[in-house]
Amino acid sequence: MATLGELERAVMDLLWNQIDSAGAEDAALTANTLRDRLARSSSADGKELAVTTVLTVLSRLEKKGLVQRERDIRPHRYRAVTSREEHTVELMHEVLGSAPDREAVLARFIGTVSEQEAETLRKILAAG
Amino acid sequence: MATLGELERAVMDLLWNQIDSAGAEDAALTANTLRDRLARSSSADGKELAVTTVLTVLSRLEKKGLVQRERDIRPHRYRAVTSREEHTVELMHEVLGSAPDREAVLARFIGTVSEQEAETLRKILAAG
DNA sequence: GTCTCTTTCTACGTACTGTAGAACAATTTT
DNA sequence: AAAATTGTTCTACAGTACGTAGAAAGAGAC
Repeated sequence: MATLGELERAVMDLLWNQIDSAGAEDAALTANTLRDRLARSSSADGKELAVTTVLTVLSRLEKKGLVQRERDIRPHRYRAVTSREEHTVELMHEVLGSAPDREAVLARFIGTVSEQEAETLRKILAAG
Repeated sequence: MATLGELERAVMDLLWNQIDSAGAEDAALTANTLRDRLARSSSADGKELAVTTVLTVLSRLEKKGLVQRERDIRPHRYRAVTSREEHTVELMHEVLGSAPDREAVLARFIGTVSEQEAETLRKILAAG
C-alpha cells in the first residue's frame, strides 16, 4: 500500500499545507518552490536538494496516485490529490479493513481515544 | 513503523489465529508447525518453505516487537505479543497521530463507517 | 562420542527510496 | 534564429527491507 518514505512524506506535507493555506484551487506548487521549502522546513537542516531529486519524488508520488500534476503549463505544478484528512481516513480504513472483525477493532479503538475526542464522536454520531 | 511484508504478514496471521483459537496461553507455535501451516493456508500454493526461512522471518518479527519467543524450551516457541485487534488499533492510532488535526480526521472517519458500525459506536460511547 | 534436530550466521536477488548527473526539451534573451 | 537559460526525463547508484535458504554451529538423544 501507500507507505511513504521520509522525503516523500515531507513533500506531501508541504502539498497538504498548501491546500490548507491556499485552498484546494491554488494548491499547486512547482518543483523549485518545493525544493526551497524543503530546505527551510524539513528538520531545519537547511540542505538544498537537487531539483531533480524533488522531481523524481514527485513522479513517484504521481505514480502512487497521491499527486496530480498540471502538464499544460511550464514549469509543471504539482498538487496533492486528496487533503491530508482524507488521506489519513483512507489509511485508517485500510488498516481497519485488514482485520477480520472490524467491530471488535472499532470497539477497542474507541476505548483508547481521549475523553474529549470521545465527546466529539458522540456529537457527530448523534448528528448523523 | 511496522509495515509487514507478505510472508511476515502470513506468519502473524497464523500466530494471531492461534490466539483466537487456543487462547493467549497456549498460543505459541514452533517454526516447523508454522512452516507446515504456511504450506497449507497461504494462497493454497502448497509450496514448502525452508524452516530457516520461517526462522529468519520470526527473528525479524521478534526484533520488531511483534513476536515473543520462548527460549527455555526446544524447539523454541513463538507467539504474537498482542492480539490482532490490539495490533490493528495501534496501527490506527499511529495513522491518526500522523495528522495534525486528529478530531477532523475522526469526524471524517466516522462519516465513512457503515450505519451498523455507527450504531455499535454509539452504544460503546454511551456506555463508556 | 556420534547422530539428529534446531538455531544462528551469512548471503543473495528483488523492490523501494533518496539522491543526483547526463541528456533532452522548452522558453527566453540577444 | 542562434544562444543561453530553465525545466523535464532517463539512467544510475547506494542503502535498506524482505523473501529465500545454505553452511555452520549448538543441544539433546542413544
